[in-house]
Amino acid sequence: MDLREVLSRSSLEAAPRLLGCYLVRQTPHGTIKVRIVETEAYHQDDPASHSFRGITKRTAPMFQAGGRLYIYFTYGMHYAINIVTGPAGRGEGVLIRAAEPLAGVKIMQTNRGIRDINKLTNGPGKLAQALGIFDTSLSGQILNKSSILLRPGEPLKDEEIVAAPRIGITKAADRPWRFYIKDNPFVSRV
DNA sequence: CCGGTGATGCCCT
DNA sequence: GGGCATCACCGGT
Repeated sequence: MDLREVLSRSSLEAAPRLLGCYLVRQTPHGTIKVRIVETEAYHQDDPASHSFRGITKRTAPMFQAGGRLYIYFTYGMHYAINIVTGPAGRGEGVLIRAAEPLAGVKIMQTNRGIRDINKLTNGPGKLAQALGIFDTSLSGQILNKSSILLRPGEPLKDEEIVAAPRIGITKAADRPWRFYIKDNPFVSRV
């Protein structure tokens, strides 16, 4: 699977294809590696998307060409990581909702302030905290040229991917634009 | 185990 | 000023 190809597609095409891929994060304390197990697609014609109302200072990265990070702050305390997809001007992104810890577990435990492996990265806010994302300074930066790298994973079979309604939104809540790896214990909710 | 709820600050109208 | 692409804790089972 060619990641450049995936990131050039729409968020709806990219979101399921990012499952199984790896995020590698460089921190001052060492390297963290996780495997993406849950994603959600957002795009400009989607009332639930930050890009729905057009370009703003915060959402500008969503309107750039695929392959950048879009990181936002919400609920007064949480950060969330998105991977921008699609051509420039389209306002698309894939929220990384959950991942499986592979390396740098001790660093993530310190960042999260807990020990339980099963609760380290099973939610967007938890994942950002585990990876040491404590501000929005990475938003707009190009993946693989920043301290976060995206690497291809083993291809998944169609029957291993579940599509379901997205979580935590009120608008367009019926659209099945959340994707996760079936039976994976690190998915935020089943 | 589960549902309800308070925390907390930025963005955008 | 309203509303969050959330989380952890609390109380009742």
